[in-house]
Amino acid sequence: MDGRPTLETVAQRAAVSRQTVSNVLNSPHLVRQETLERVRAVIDEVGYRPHGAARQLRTRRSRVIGLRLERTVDGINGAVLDRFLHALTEQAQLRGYRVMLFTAHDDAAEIGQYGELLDVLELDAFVLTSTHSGDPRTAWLCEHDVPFVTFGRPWDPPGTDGQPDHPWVDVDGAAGTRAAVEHLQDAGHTEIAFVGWPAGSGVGDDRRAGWLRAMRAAGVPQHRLDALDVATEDGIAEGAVAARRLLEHVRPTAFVCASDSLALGVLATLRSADGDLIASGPAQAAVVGFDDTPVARAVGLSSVAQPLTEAAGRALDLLLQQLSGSSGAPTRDHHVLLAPSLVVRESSASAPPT
Amino acid sequence: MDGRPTLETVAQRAAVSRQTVSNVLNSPHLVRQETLERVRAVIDEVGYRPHGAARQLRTRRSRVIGLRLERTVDGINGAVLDRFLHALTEQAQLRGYRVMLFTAHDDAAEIGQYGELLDVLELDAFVLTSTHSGDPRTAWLCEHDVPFVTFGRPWDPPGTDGQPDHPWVDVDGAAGTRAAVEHLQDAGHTEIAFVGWPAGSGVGDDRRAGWLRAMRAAGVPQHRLDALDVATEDGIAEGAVAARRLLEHVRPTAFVCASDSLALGVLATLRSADGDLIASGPAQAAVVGFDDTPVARAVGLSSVAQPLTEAAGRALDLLLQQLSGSSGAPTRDHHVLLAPSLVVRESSASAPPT
DNA sequence: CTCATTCATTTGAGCGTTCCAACCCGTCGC
DNA sequence: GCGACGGGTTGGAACGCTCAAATGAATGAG
Repeated sequence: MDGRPTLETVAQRAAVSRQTVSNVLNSPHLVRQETLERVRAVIDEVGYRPHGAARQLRTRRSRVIGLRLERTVDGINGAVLDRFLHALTEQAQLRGYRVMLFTAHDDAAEIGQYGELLDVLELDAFVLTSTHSGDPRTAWLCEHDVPFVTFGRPWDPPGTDGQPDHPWVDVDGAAGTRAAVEHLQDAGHTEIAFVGWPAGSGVGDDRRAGWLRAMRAAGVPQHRLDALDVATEDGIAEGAVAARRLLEHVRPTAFVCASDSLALGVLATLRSADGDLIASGPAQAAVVGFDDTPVARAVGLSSVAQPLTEAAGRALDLLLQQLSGSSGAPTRDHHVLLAPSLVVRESSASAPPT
Repeated sequence: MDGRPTLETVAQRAAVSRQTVSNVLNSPHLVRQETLERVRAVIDEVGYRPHGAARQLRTRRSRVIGLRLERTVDGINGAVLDRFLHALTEQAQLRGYRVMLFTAHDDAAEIGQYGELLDVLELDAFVLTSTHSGDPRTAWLCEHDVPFVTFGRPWDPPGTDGQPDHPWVDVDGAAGTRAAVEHLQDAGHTEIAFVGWPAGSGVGDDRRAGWLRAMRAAGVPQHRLDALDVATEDGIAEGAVAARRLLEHVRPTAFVCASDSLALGVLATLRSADGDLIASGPAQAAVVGFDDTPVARAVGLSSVAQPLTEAAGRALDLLLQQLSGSSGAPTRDHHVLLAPSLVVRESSASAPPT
């Protein structure tokens, strides 16, 4: 009677069979009300909890999902994944699932890990981050009928190079930059520059597109757009350089950036011209960043915030949908595009000089 | 013959019993050389991998360790845990273990999770972060004989309030700040301020102690030390405020900070006085931060780097040592204090004005 | 009154592994 | 020539659970 209680322990004390106890937990509708209550009372009394490995051995389900933890490349934007991971863990827990981590140095190694994790631990599904063009991982997972969802749209045109359609969740970057531009326009700005990444990255192009659309909608001519649009690698120093160049030649009154790193560089340039880095009065020009990292908050930088908790929740919903086996669901529902929200702080408070 | 191969599959093809195949994998010394080779060949041929859940059901070992993922409070210092987590996952993987995440809103909830994870998934051990004074978690784990290790020393005096002795790994913060001070002294600085946290946090006090020791060793009188020592909450803005005050009244030529956040604030204040935030010429005074976060690298801030990969590796070694059951090991070996290293960048390049 | 039908519950088997006791066979000591 | 020994191998049982099929007890239709 000591040691962990098992189904048998509960069954005996409730004077029923193992299977009935099992039904109480998994298919309560099969059990008579009276029995249900009696068994449940015993379960609570002895503090019974089903043994995961035993259950898994029988059902071939682990109720665990896998996620590759990549090396933190950039600490500022890495914070996004960090927060997504937290949200994912929390949301999974709410749904009775757990998150298991693994690492890999490249896509091939990651695929190797899939194989091992599926064979040995029977993970139920995977969440993929940092999808990129020509990603071999999604193809492999589809081919092996492994449920998964990506956080980030597939950036290849559908059907390209055998890239399959698959469930994904993403944040609408274009909507974010568009909102940033409109916010600045409302404050009277018309000369709004975009400091983004070189063309070619899906995420970067998306964010640029939002700025472009909003600027065109306001009737800004193409030659002016060309001047206001800057592409540079990510980083604080890079943002600062871009800002100096723009201020010198193009003279924008506001900046929308593809990342908080870039925005931070821009902001530093503006504020050091005022001799005061830490938020105080309105600066020479307005700045909006992207991702609303904790640093943005610390220095009073307006930024576009991604709804990471919701993204994690929706990602899990997509997974559970696949796991429940209704494979006939329409493909449209497998794609979730969430709208980000603009967090306004001091950095975008300044109106354009009249 | 289709479907996953099992022990039976391999046994039949190698014309031995299940048990012999099992022995080949777990106790090769029991098996005759010839048989060993034959069985191994078959294992490779059919791509056999032992099934985790079945093994766990029998051995009561999951080869999984748990870690609570806390909400990222401060994005800058949160990056430390982020990198530690990556290292831990990688090191665990190398040793044949996996890392499972969970979340909890407070210590009590975390303890509740321990119970569930132990009962349901039979996690082998836990890694605890953010230990604090009067931590109820370590007591619970000890009481229930659960192997664990903390990343961070217990800050209570041993024996206080029933706090048990337990294995831990930590980085010697005092050695880090001492190294920073000595580096500055070598450059000719004598007026070196410390911008730290309010007394009471173990980590913060430790870092202050290193600065204090090195300053005393250089013969700085107590009244001067009192003036050079500032305590403030963590944050960029807070660091900036502290720097302004110090520069105005105490006029230090160098700053050692308890975190990169604080250092960033100090640096911003110094550089904005020069009108140039992004690393360029030597500034008005030298600054050294702590944790070597990616932001530090981005802005050229010297900082004390924690050996996180080594910390993760040592933590796992301590765990495996407990798991292998040699419980009679001396307590001394259960405590690992690692030395951090100073990363010198532009921010500490300036010599004091003569 | 009998037989099919439904509902509630039980029984036996099996998931893939390792533990345990038994077994076989060759060697050694007496 | 017989028992003791030990390296190498084997078969049965068990870990805790759920599946599939069987059982028993009521209910209703013919």
